[in-house]
Amino acid sequence: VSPSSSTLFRDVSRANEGTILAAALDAFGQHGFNGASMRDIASGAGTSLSNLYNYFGSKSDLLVAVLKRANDEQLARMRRALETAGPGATERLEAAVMAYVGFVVDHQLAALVAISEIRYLAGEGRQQVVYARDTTQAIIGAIVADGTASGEFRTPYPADAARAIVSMCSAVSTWYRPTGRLSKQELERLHAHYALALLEGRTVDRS
Amino acid sequence: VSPSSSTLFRDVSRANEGTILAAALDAFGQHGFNGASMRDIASGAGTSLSNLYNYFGSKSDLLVAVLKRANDEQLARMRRALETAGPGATERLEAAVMAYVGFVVDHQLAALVAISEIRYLAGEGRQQVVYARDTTQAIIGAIVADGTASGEFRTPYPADAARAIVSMCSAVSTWYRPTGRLSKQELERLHAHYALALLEGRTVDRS
Amino acid sequence: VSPSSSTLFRDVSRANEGTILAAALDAFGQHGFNGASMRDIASGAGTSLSNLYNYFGSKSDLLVAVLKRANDEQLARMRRALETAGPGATERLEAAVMAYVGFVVDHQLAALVAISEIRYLAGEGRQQVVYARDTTQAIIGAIVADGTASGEFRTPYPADAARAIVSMCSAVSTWYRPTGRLSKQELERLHAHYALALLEGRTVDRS
Amino acid sequence: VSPSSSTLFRDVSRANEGTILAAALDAFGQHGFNGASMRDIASGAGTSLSNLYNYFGSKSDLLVAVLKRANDEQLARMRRALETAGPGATERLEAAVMAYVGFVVDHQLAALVAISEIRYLAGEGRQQVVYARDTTQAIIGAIVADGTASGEFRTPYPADAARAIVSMCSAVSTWYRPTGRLSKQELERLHAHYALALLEGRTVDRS
DNA sequence: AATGAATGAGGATTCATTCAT
DNA sequence: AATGAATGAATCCTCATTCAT
Repeated sequence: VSPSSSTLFRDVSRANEGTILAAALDAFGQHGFNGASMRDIASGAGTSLSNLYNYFGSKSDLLVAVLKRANDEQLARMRRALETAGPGATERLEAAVMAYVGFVVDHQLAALVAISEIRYLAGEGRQQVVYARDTTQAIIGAIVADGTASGEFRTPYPADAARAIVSMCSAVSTWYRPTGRLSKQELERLHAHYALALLEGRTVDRS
Repeated sequence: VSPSSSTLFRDVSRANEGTILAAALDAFGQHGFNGASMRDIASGAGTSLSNLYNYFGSKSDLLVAVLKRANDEQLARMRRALETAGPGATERLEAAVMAYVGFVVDHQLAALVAISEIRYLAGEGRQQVVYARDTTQAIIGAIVADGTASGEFRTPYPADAARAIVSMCSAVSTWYRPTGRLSKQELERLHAHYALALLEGRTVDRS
Repeated sequence: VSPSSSTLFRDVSRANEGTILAAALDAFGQHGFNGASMRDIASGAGTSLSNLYNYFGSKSDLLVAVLKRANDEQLARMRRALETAGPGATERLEAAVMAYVGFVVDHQLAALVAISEIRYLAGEGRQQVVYARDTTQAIIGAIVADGTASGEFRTPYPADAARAIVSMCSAVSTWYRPTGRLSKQELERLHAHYALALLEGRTVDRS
Repeated sequence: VSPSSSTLFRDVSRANEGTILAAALDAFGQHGFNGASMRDIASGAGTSLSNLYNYFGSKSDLLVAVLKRANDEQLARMRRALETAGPGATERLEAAVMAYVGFVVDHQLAALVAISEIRYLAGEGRQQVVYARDTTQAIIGAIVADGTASGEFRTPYPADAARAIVSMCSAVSTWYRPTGRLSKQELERLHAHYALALLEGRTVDRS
């Protein structure tokens, strides 16, 4: 498996669900859903083409599984971060944004696939993935609403801010390079700051 | 041609470059670059499959042409908007962002394809398209730098702000619906406001 | 499989490497490499077009395999014939030429393809095939050199004689018809005689 | 036009029959009849694809024309050579073979196409070309018969000798390189010698 | 679980040829 | 003569998927 593959799925070295999903993520991330072939995935997973179908019923099922795991992990990270965060909307927003960006940096390919390839899903699988994605955004939306009500955020447009913030943070997956100028921590802080500023909250320069 | 097609390319009714590009945009927008077939495009353009190759040497060439026209138009809009804008960084930023969002709304499919499918390009064609995209971002970057120097923008992180703003505005193409709550004008103002707030400029509530 | 197909490759009746190679030989022999289509070959082999690619990666690979098998068989026949031939250059030449012509008659299509279609090969596959062909000619060249040294062959131009002899014998594949005037044995003797005469050896009329 | 093209057809530089035939010869020689495309030929002739059809009705017609001109020229050379040759079978044979080989060297590509691509012809065009080819061989056959009758050639197999000789000489087109060891003159003499030896005539070492 | 063989549909691209101009 | 646009058929090859083992 190439070094760009995520560790979201890997368990051991034999062909199993985790190995296959890791290979699928790699393939979808590098060639897109339609550009990736089941043969690519099979060879990436070190198994035969036909054996893939013992684990996942179709290529779409594979995408669903990849996206669900990614969204679940992202959601879990945000929830974990919010559990230890204080009660104020400002600190909760910062915690949520930092968790979000942290996931994007740690699992860049998964985050990229999550925003790029969701459009190729349909039916029940799509609903599940869309629901997870919307839940993430809704959490930020709730924080925005709280902070607006409490006066911490003074933006006159709170209704659309969560989407703007999520867009900004998701896009990190499209350009981030591990060798880039900014570290993971810096990226987290940077976007927490931008988010707070966008909401017209009281930003503090921590640099 | 389907109703979702843009008017970026259409000239007359016969099969010509414009008609083909409009059909290609439609197909790429609906199924992605790899998911769209040359047959789709040909039938969308009302011509034969083989005749496509009298106009464009390959599917990739078609994508390049689509993206170049889209980026050129977007760039042209931004430049036109800046010509009539005043000298202050705040008003220039607002003008640029509004032009950017206006393009996204007017040519949603083109904007969506521009951010989604550029990854499938390689070689010289890619360079041209990337250059146009980066130019757009650089214009906003320059305004940010000006406004930071003049004290109009007080963000401590001006270096990365342009990318965040562009990400936020581009993402409109992924969710905008003409029948949605916000009109084009409102979307333009909304994002201009967000951008200014993100930069920690002096926002004015115009609502 | 058509009656003109060789028995060089056939093993059993299911679609396997041998059946496919036999069909490929037929197709290449009848329409040439570029004129033969993979569909032709598939239908000749009684399998599906796509299944061909489970056995051979490309049309060129098929040609390589066909030519390699043909050249290998021809080489093997010549070597076998020389093993039982006496030590004199005259008898060795006759044995080699008769084996060569015998192969051409027994596997006319393979011999025809070997001389006609080798030009459509490139890369490593080509080298392998060219090597086998040149080896065959080199064997005759060695006999010519021996016989010239021993005085059995008095031609003043021994250096180019092997090529002339091989050309003459290969060409049998372009005109031979099983129903023709001359039997296989007669053709073998005929060309052995011509070859010996061309070398200015001591010919004996065996007729 | 590439340097390997023959001068059999070229008249002037504009698109005309000669230019087109020269381009066709090049294309057929390099890629074979089925491997060459009308586009190749058009671009080689410096004219448009469709304009080809103002001169020749089809690709096959082009091949017929190429082959006819080549065979006609070869026949003409042989006849010219025989006009100035003495009455003896030996000298006539030498003159004919030398003319034949001379043509092959001077128009290698045409000679190669003549032996390789004739199989792709059918119908009336084929008959014409085959007739010209057989006439060439028949001339040599007649000389062989004469020489056998007169006792100049003592081969016990005169009936098949002409074909063997023509095969040997034609094959020169498959390996000759202008930069090779042997000059045109040497090749002519060499093959005349081989032919005479094959016929068991009285060879003279002229070297 | 695991695999190699098999397949029908479809992929992009090129073909020889025609036609209106 | 000459051309650009147009086309239907065909090209090689890959696709996701199934099945017997």
